[in-house]
Amino acid sequence: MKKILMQTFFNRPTLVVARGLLGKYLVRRIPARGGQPARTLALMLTEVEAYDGPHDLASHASRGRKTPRNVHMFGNAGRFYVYFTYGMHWLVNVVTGPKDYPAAVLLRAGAYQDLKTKQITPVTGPARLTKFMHIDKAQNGKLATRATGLWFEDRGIQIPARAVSTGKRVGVDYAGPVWASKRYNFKI
DNA sequence: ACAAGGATACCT
DNA sequence: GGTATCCTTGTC
Repeated sequence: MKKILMQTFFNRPTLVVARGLLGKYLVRRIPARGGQPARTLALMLTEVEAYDGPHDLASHASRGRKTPRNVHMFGNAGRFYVYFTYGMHWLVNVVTGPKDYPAAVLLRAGAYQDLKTKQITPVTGPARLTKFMHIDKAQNGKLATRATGLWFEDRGIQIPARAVSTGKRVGVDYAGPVWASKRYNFKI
């Protein structure tokens, strides 16, 4: 059972979407090039983080929509917000909630299963995730659909509540005590 | 423990 | 114009 997640999934409160993404699959279709055949990668998400609204001081949207980088956070749900940081890393978010309400879920970790060997490889860290899935600025602002080559699927896996832990978001001490202490990080 | 690396934000 | 910072990782 594979069901592509549509905009209705993402157009909900950011925390609900974040929790709901655990156990869902991020799927990447990599087109053939340079003699290499096309291939499809599927990564089950195991850690995500919510950035919720214009007042969230940990969010790129907290300083308003005056800069070109964060415009997609204000867009409609189900689009990717991909940005470059630390001089070398791409990080990917999926935009949530209604248009003009800046919110997104950062994808931080997943698990990959090799179809032949059945071997499961953890992919931990948001920049390792984008590197593994071949995500960069080309996907920024694109809708999460098959046409984009990057989308989400529900493959029928349910993550029970007892398997989910929440915690503070990573690396957001600068956001002040209120927002830095929000338990907006969800992991299996 | 810290360098790498480059865009961004926020000054002057 | 300058410069401190950044939702990190790899290697020390």
